[in-house]
Amino acid sequence: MNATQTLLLDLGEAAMMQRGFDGFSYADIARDAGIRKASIHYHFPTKQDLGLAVLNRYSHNLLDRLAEIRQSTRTGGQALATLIEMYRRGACNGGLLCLCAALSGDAHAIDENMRSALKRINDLVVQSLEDILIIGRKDRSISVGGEPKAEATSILATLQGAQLLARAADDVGAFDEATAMLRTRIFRA
Amino acid sequence: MNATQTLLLDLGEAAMMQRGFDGFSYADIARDAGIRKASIHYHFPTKQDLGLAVLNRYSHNLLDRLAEIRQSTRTGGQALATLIEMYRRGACNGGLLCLCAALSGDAHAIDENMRSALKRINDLVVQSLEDILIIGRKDRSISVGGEPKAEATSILATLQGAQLLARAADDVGAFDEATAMLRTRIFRA
DNA sequence: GTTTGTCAACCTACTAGAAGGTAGTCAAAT
DNA sequence: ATTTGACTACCTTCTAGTAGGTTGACAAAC
Repeated sequence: MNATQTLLLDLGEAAMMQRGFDGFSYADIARDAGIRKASIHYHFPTKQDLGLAVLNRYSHNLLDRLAEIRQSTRTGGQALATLIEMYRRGACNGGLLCLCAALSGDAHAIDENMRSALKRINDLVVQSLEDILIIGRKDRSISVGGEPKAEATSILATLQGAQLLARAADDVGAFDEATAMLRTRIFRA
Repeated sequence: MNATQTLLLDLGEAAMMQRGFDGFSYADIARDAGIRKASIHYHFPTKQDLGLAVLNRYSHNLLDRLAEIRQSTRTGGQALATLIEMYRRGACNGGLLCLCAALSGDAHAIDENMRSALKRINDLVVQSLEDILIIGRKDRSISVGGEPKAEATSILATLQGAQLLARAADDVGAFDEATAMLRTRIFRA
């Protein structure tokens, strides 16, 4: 994974989060990368190859990120607040969607490999959120009324939906409003 | 608004909910409508014209629908349950997204008119949800802990996010799980 | 009552440009 | 000498959109 490929993954990831999978072209990122369109095909023969590579790297980074959050926070509440802030940053930077939300909207345009990677990442985040909720319930830093799994799924849906609303309104305030209730459930964060 | 135009709006709306705004072409709906591509340009000169017409009709229908829900239900809880069921039906029918969720993902591809229509519709649903919550709080059929406006925004985000998750998982169960917490807040529904 | 004009709604045929992708070349690094 | 990473030049298919012709219904003019 050399510098050019890393650059292409960076540009591809940003493009997918901004405009979705069929909202960008090899010509777009070729221009941004300062190389020719055909050269991208050398590194990533098809667009689906690039998309899958972006998803796999994203999955790895996310896993690291989630582990780091749980290491660097003392309570479940702090971990959840950090996670919310992570999703919020996307909505700030010009209405970026998290990759999963962006690709769910473009589900028709991606192949089986990308789709299963997408499922895997969503499951991964739900699992991590579930762990956070269980910790938060134990240390009394989060109000968890129901089944942790269902709560975790609900929270992920709310976060992705909040990004959607913020983009539609072109205003991060919409994200904040949609996640306000979530934040009131965190004690001692 | 004659039969052909209505048909085109139907097909356009379905296509936008399935594949987003730049996920369908005039050729697609021409094939489905059984007329030529050029004939669509006769009725809707540009794709943005069609998109805007779809949004406007959607907005009207939604308004009627929301009014009908509030008329035909006795409690706020019943109204909310009906609304959740309305969003659920999309997730059932092959992972359809509500038009707002679909177009938020394609926000880059739509013009200013469509974008402001999109905002208006989201606001409309939030407003309606807020009314429902206030009624539900009064008649004790919904647990409303916080500000109704924030709660309403949060619920809309959850519903749109739940549709995203259901599509990614290719399974309505994901919608149900993401909205399970929501349903537990409804009493006597 | 036939002709004439108008118009809606469709058609065929086309354009320019963008899409994803391929073939084959070339220079520099290993 | 081979591999790497880029290039030019091209292909096919699809895109939104346009130009202009055909059909049939209806209404006014003769």
